[in-house]
Amino acid sequence: MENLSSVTCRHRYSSLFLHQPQRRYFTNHSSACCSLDIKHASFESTPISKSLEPSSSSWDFHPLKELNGCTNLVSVKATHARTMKFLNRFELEFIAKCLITRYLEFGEFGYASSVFFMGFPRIQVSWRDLLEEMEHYGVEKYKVLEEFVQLQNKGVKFDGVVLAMVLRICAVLMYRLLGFTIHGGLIKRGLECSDTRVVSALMGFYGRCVSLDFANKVFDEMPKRDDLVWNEIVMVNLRSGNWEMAVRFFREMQFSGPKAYDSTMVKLLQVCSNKEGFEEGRQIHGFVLRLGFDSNVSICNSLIIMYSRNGKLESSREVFNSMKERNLSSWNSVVSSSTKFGYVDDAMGLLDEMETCGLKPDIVTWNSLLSGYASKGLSRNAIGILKRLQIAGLKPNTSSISSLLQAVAEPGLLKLGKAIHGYVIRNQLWYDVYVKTTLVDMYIKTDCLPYARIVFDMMDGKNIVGWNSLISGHSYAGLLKDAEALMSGMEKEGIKPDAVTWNSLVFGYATWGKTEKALAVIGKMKENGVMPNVLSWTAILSGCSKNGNFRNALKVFIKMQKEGVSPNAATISCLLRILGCLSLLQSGKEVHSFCLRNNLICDAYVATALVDMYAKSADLQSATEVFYGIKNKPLASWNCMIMGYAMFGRGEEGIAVFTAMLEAGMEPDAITFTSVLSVCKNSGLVREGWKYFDLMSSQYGVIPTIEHCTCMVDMLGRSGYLDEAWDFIQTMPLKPDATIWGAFLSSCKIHRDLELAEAAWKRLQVLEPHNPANYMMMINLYSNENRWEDVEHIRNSMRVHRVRIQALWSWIQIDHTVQVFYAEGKAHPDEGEIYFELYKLVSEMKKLGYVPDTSCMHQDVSESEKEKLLMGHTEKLAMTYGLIKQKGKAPIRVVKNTNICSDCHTVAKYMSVLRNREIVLQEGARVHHFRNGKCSCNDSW
DNA sequence: ATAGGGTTAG
Repeated sequence: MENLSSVTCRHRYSSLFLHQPQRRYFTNHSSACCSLDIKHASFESTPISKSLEPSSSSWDFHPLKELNGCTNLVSVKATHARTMKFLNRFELEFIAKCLITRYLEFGEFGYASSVFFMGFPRIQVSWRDLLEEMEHYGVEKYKVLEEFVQLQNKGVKFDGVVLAMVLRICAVLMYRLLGFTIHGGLIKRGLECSDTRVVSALMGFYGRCVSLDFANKVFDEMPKRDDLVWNEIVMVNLRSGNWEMAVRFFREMQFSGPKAYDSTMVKLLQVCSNKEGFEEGRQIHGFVLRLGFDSNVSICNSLIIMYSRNGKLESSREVFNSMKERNLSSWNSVVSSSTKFGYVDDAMGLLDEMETCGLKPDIVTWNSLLSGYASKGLSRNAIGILKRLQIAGLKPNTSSISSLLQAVAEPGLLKLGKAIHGYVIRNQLWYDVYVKTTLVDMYIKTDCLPYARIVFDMMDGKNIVGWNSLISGHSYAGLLKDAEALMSGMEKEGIKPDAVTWNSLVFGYATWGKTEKALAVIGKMKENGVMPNVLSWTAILSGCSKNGNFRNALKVFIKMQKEGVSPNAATISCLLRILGCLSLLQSGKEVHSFCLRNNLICDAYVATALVDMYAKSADLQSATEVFYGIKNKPLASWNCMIMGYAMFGRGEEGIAVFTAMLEAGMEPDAITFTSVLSVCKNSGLVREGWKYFDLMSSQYGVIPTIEHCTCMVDMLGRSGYLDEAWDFIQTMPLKPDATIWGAFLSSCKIHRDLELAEAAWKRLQVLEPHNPANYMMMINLYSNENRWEDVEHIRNSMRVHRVRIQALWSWIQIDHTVQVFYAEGKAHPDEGEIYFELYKLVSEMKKLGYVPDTSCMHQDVSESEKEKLLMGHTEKLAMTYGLIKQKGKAPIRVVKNTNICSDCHTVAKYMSVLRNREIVLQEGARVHHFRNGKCSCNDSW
C-alpha cells in the first residue's frame, strides 16, 4: 500500500511536468520571462513550442473534444500528455479549464491543482473562474494554498503572476502570514512592481487583510497605473465599504483616462444602492450613459436594482424599458422591484411579457412573485404561484418555502401551514435557518404558541429572529410575563435583545393598556444602548388609541417629536385615528397638511385614516373630498365613507356609496355591512336594513356578527318596532350580549316602554353591572313616570356596585386650544361671560316660541330649579362659547361624550337661526348638523 | 435577482 501511494505521489507531479520544461517555467525568473507577453513566454522559451509547427497529425488532434470524450482517468492522463505536445495558445485557456474539470471529476485534486498553477502564468485565464470550478467539485480554496505551499517547499519557484493569484486567495481566506511571506519574496526578487497584476493583487490583499489605508498607499506609490490597477483600487475601496473613497477614485479615473471595467461599474452601482450613496449612484448613471455602458446588460440590471432599492420604481422601470438587450436577470430585477413596491399585478403582467419574449421564468422570478403575494397576505395567490412553478417543472426551494409560510401565517390557515411543515420535513429543508424561523413565526401567527415553542426548541443555533418571534407572540397574546421570561432566557444564551425584541414588548404592554410599562420599556431600551425608533413610539400610540387613552396618546406623540423621531405613515394613521376619536378637527387638518407636504397622502392607510378622521370630526365635506381623491380606494376607505354618511344620518347618500362600491367591483366585508346597517339604523331605513341584513349572508357570504345584530336591534327599536326588536333578539343566531340589551334598553327609553325596559334591565344587571349608562337610562325612565322610589332604588344599586355617575363633558376646539366644559367640578374661567350670552340668547329664543323641555331632568326638584340646571348643560355652554369666541363663518363644532338631550337639540336649532351660524353637534357616533333652524337628523334620533 | 422577527384605518 505504502509503495503504491508513494508511486502515485511521485507520479502525480512527474506526469505533469512530463513534456514541459519545468525549470524554465519556475526557476529562471527574470522579469522578462513572466512579463505579460504571453506569446513569447509560451513559445520562444520552450523547446516544445518549437515542435509546434503545424504538422499533418497536429491538425487532426482536437484536445478539447478528446478530453471531453474521456471516460476514465487513464485516458485523461494520456490526452493530457498529448495535449502538451500540441499546445496552441488560443486554446490553452480552455484546455487548462477542461483538464482541471476532468481531473476533479475523477477526484484527482493533485493533478488539477498543478494544472491550475502551471497554466496560469502563461494565459489570460480568469483565476476566479477556475477557483469556482474547483469549488464546484468541492475543492476548497485552502487546499489550493496547501498545494501551493507544498510545491514551493519542493523548491518550485513561481513567477509574479502566479504569486499574484495566490495572494488573491490569501486575501479571500485572510491568510495574512502567507500573504506577507509572498510579498517579502516578491520584494527580495524585485518583482514587487514587475507587473500590474502583482500590484493590484497586493492592493487587494492589504485592503482586506491589513487596512484600506495601506492598500491606498500601495496605489499612491505605484509608478505606472493601468486599467487593472485603477479598477482594482476602486474595487478595494468598495469591498472595504468606503464607497465615498471609491467614488473619488472612480472620478479621478475618469479624468486620467483608464477605462472602467464592467465589473467595477456593477459593483460600484451595487454599493451606491444604499441610501447614502444614492446621489453618487445617480451620477454614475450619468457616466454610464456618457461612456456608452448603457448597452451593458449587467450594468443596467444594477441600475434597476439601485433605483428600486431607493424607492424609485419609475426610474427603475425606465432603465428597464430603455434596454435593448435583456437577460433573465433584467426581468428578475424588474419583477422584484415591482413586487417590492406592492405591484404584484404589474409583476404578473411582466411575467406574461417575459414568456412572450421566449424567456422562461426561473425559481427567482417565481420567488419574487411569491414574496409579493406573501407580504400582502394573499395566500391563495401565493399558492397559485406555487402550482405554476411546479407545473413549470421547478421545485420550491427554501426561499419559496419561507414566503409561502409567511403567506399562510394567519389563524385560519393553520392546516396549510402544517402541510408546508410536512413538506419541509419530507424534502429535508429543515437545515435552512430562514425556513426554521418562518416556521416558528407561522405557528405564532396561527395562534399555535405550543407548536411554535416545539419548533423553536428543535432549532439548533437559535437566532434572534426566532426568539423575537416567540417574544412577540407572547406579548401579543398578553402573556407579558412569559415574554419577559423569554427575553431573559435569550440573554442567558448570550443574545442581546435588539430593537425588535423591545418593540414587541412595548407593543404588548401598550396594547394591553399598560402605557406606563410600555414607556418604561422605552427607557430600558435607551439604557441598553438601543435607540427607540418610530415603531416603538407608534406601538404606544396604537396601544393608547386601542384603549381609548387618547389624551395620553397625544402627549406621547409630542414626546416622540421632542426626542427627534419623525413620524411615518403608520404613526400618522394612528394619530389621525386618535384625533378623529377626539374630534379634534383643527389638529386633524394640520396633520392633513403635514401629509400633503410629506407625500404621505398616497399611502392607503393614511388616506383612509383621513377620511375616517374627517367623518368622525363631523366634517363630511372634507371626508368626501379626500375620499374622492384616493386613486385606488381600499375597501376600508369605502367603509369609512359609508360610516361617515351613517353618522350624519344621510341614508340615501350612504347607500349610494355602497352601490358605487359594488359597481367598482369591491367585495364588501363584515365592516362594510356594519356601516351599511348603521346607515339604515341612523336614517330609519328599516326596510333597507332588513334587505341588506338578508343579502349580507345570502349573497355576499358574510356571517352576521354581534355588531350587525346590534345595528338591527337598534334600528328596529329606535323606529318604534320594539316587539320586532324583541323577537329579533330571541331568534338571532348569536347569544345576545350587553350591547344588544343596551341598544334595546335605549330604544325602550326613547319610546318610554317601561315593561320591556325592565326585561332588558334584568339581563343587563347580570351582563354589565358596571356600566353607568344602563343605570342612567333606568333612572330616566322611572323619573319620567315620577317613580322616585324606583329611582332611589337604582341609585342605591349603583352605590352597591360602586358605579359612579357618568362624567359628562363637552368640548370645542378654538384655534389650537381645546375648551372643555364639565358637568361637575371645575367651572370654566369664562363662565360668567358665557351665561350672560346664553341667557340673552334664551330670552330671544323665547320670543320665537321656545319653551324649555325639562323632560330629561331626573331630579326630584322644582320646575324652575330644573330649568336652571337645564341651562347648565355642557353642550349649551360649549356652543355659546363657540358663538362668542369663534370668528369667521365656519360652523361651530361641539363634541359631547354622551347623548344630547332634546332641549339642547332644540336650543341648537334656535341658535343656528338667531346667530346665522351652522352648528355641528356630535354625540358619540352620531352627528347633528344644524342650519337655519333645522337639524340634519330631521328630529329623529 | 428571490426568503425570517416589531407599527398602521373600519
